[in-house]
Amino acid sequence: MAAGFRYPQFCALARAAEVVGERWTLLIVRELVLGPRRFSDLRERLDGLSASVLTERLARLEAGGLVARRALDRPASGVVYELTEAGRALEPALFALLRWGTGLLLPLRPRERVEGDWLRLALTACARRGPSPARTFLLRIRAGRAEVILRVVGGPGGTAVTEGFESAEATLTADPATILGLIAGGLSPRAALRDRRVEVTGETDALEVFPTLFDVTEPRG
Amino acid sequence: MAAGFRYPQFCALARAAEVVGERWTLLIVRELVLGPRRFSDLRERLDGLSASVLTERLARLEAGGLVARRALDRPASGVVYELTEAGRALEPALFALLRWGTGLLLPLRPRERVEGDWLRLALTACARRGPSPARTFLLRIRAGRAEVILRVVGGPGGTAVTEGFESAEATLTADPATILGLIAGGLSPRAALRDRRVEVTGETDALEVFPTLFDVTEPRG
DNA sequence: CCGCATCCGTTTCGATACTG
DNA sequence: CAGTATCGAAACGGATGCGG
Repeated sequence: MAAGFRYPQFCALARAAEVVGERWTLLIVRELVLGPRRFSDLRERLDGLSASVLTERLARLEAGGLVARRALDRPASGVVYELTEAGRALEPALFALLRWGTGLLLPLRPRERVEGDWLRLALTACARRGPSPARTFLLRIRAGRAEVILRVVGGPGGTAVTEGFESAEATLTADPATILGLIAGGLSPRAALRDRRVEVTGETDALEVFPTLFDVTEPRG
Repeated sequence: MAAGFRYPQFCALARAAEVVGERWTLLIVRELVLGPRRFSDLRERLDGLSASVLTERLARLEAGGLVARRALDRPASGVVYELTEAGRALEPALFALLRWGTGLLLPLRPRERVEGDWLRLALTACARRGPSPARTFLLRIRAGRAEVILRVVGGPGGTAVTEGFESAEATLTADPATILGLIAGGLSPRAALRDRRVEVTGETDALEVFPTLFDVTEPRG
């Protein structure tokens, strides 16, 4: 192939683009950031990605040292792919892209796949780095038929988004587009409540505070 | 057409990839981060990029609100492309990718184009965010037949890389691969001096300190 | 089933030539 | 200077097959 020489430029961005700039590659890395995955797991998540292209992408990522193959212990047979240390070094760039892309998320388009993991990544990327209100939220997000639960905790060191079920001051139940609308899409808490797009239990002012725990770049300048 | 719907996923990374994930697009943005550019300027910098693809990429970036066309004032006729506010919002992600890609820069490959601007971007991306030695360096970098001069200033708030000729405690003269080798490639100052790949004037210990002003992710975990 | 290789019709890219 | 037009080459998506 020698496609590693796609851009003959002594430039760091061109080098990065040669490794992760092809179609699907960043989305494969995204899935592996969520944990080790099998070939078929990746195919299932990435509709439209053909087996041959996935094979090629994984081979390139492995050759670049970002991904490692690991044989699964018995009784589960097979192979999983996982990020190496070098692969995880990509996370800052990936989160920076997630943060920028969050501003482009809305509207939810027809026939678009929705996964709780992906929303969690977006919320993590947009979590405030600076001081945010010291409040604790539980998010119940209905994505398709599944439900994802996230804990969002503000504090002087910034906002943290984690998985977990521990109780919180307030619980917000909504679908992904509503959550995104609240923090990035100009959906006012008042309007969301009126249209019953969100349900709040616990502290009554929680919904007003919630968006201030995040920081989203505005789209379409 | 309708390539705006390349990935049918409600995911921030997929949205970002739809806008800037195609071949050449990030490199076009890189050039525009350096300032407004004409169509022909971009073509000149991006060898291998055909006029038709550049036309399409610029149209898409403009449609996405990242880039604006501006008619040039007389007497210079023509059009320039420049980043909008929304386009500049991509800079954090671009610099994160630059930082990661810097670890992949070496070795300099045969027939590879070298531009001072690109090295400046890499050094800026790798400048330490945390406290770095309060020293001032002037870098004279020979890129092809041209010469680029950069000022590198350390301090408690981090390292700053700027353009400028003001005098400094020490001046380092070298080619881009040597500069990169010093901060990212395991080229020891001692070896660089011995092989006359770098020339130092001013403070004699400058070369030892210089690499500590930068922070490069190690490649190939 | 899982991980891939192969084949094939379609899309996208790259090089060159041409136009207002 | 700023693009269009054209055309062969490469990449991609979908289907199928095959060994473990």
